[in-house]
Amino acid sequence: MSGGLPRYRTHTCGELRAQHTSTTARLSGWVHRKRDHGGLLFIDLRDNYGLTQCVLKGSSPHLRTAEGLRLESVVTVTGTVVARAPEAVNPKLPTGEIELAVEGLEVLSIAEPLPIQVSGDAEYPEDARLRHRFLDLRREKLHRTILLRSHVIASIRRRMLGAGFTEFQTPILTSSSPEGARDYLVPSRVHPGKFYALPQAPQQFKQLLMVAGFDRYFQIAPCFRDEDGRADRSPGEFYQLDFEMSFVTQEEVFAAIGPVLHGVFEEFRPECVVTPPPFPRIPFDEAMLTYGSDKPDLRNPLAIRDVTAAFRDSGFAVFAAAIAGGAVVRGVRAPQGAAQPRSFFDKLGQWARAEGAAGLGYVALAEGGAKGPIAKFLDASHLGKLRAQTGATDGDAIFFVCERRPAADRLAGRVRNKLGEELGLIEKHAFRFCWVTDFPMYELNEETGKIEFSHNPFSMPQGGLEALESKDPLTIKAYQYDIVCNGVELSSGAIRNHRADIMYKVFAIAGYSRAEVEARFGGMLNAFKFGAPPHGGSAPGIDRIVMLIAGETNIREVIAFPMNQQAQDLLMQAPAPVPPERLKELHIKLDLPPE
RNA sequence: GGGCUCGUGGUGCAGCCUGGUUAGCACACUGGACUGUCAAUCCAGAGGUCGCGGGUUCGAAUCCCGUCGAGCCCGCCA
Repeated sequence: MSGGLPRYRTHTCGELRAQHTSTTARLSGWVHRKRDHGGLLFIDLRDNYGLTQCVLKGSSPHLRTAEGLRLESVVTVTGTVVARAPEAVNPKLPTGEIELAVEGLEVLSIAEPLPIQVSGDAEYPEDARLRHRFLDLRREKLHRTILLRSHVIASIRRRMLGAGFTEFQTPILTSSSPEGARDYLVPSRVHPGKFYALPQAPQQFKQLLMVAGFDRYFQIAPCFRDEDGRADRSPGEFYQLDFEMSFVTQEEVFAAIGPVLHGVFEEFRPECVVTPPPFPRIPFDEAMLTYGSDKPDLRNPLAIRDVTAAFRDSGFAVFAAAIAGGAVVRGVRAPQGAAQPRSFFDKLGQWARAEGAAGLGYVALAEGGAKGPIAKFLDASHLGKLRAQTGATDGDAIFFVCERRPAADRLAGRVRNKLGEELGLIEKHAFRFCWVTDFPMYELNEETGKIEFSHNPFSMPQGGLEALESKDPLTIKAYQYDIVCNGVELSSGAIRNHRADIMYKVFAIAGYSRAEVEARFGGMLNAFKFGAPPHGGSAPGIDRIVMLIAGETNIREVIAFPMNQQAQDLLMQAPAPVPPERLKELHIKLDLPPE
């Protein structure tokens, strides 16, 4: 190696340009690809920053060593930057105008044959990718996504600080919290039989920070929930942009976070339309009725309509009987659907039955009349009602779902999604945000018949103490809201209940005695007795934000080291057994299920 | 806990429906050829308990049963 140069590199692999021609450069990186012509060898050397073509000629004393290098070995090369002949320029590479004529070669680390290839865009099974995550992370797509995640988080942090929020850290070892999920527990060595819990969210801490007078809190907060994974839900742990504000109404929370989200999405996806703030508000009840979901995808132009009235006294006995039994009928207009072949309707009917529906009714409208299996049961006046209620005209089809609520809403929502996809109606290159507001404070557990919190028990009920004392609990709304983007629930938040007296009552309705409330939430309840500001906030999911921005549908694609659906870390082999003496120290005896 | 789908050399796939040659192809790997490639190319080679167990059959990657693992979904997740 020539002297006087830095030990490993003078430039990165993405840095050299035509202007560096004739200078001596030293690069270090991974052997991405080799092209061996016998007396001429090309090596594409890769690092975090890019790819540089290195060339060794027949005269080189290093040719033999270089030829034998397996892919992904790590080397340092030193040589002269050479301009490529015009016909040899590679326009696909930023460094494509030059190459490094290798004079010195040092092998830093030899790679064994690879279990998954780093170069190329082959797809690999997820367990292999997770087991060799360090290799997967070298691959272009995942490497880029993880860098994007870092940039998104940096942007969010900058925007939050700019909006006057203060960043805090809150405990990881804490006590069991009142969220709905199971806690991860950590045994205490010094307190036999007692456990810490990992926070499902820093909910109580951020509220305590408001009580402590810090006014505007945020944190890129790790959250731990012992629940099963989904494509959009990482088992175990995830991150939230957790924030909270004092002396605010719901509108002021919206006004604070809307521009942050809008700004981040526009910054990283400038080619896309992003809903400008203020985002539309959709009350929960309307969302369920019109979109069949509490997380409506507003890229889909279709709307669900209640058409129960058009069928109540119609000749279609199947629906009429169901309606008499308490069912409702929901209609979804399929624009230009009448032109679809019979197989389209049959396929959707099959799909609906697979979704658990009894079936999927439809009519195809043409020339003022209607076709389809149930059209003959509908006279002109019923058809007129249907047209008026759904906005359908000749050439359209209308699909019908007939079920009891809330199943009818959910199924109609899936029909809306399905039709949007099948008919190609989903808006492309768009991030459509909305607030879903006015969630019910309570809901009825169908199995136990008991009243339970439908969301966060710390939310302020609309109407306050008076509503709690006078109204049917199931009709009470909370100042509780979700941010939804493209049908993905990004966060849920609320104006909190900052009054101890209302809190006792809120919990009493859900069946918690005064003593229980004090035992479980004594810390926060106590804080509210010494002067608590009205406050509220929300907590958009960082992983889901990055997932949307990256255009991924699987949340593990935006996490550097995710666990699999069974909540196992295949790389670090967690969870793992521990030696008996560690268990003894923690006062734990195992009681394992039989094999 | 349940449903659906998948499981074939290191990796991605084909073969399975309709049982019967030496289980085929590509990438990677090993050896060889090759002086301008950029997914280099060409030749040769090595590498497989067809997830595991049982059954049917003269014969099973293929059919049947069970089991294990993975993914997606339901439950669950304010």
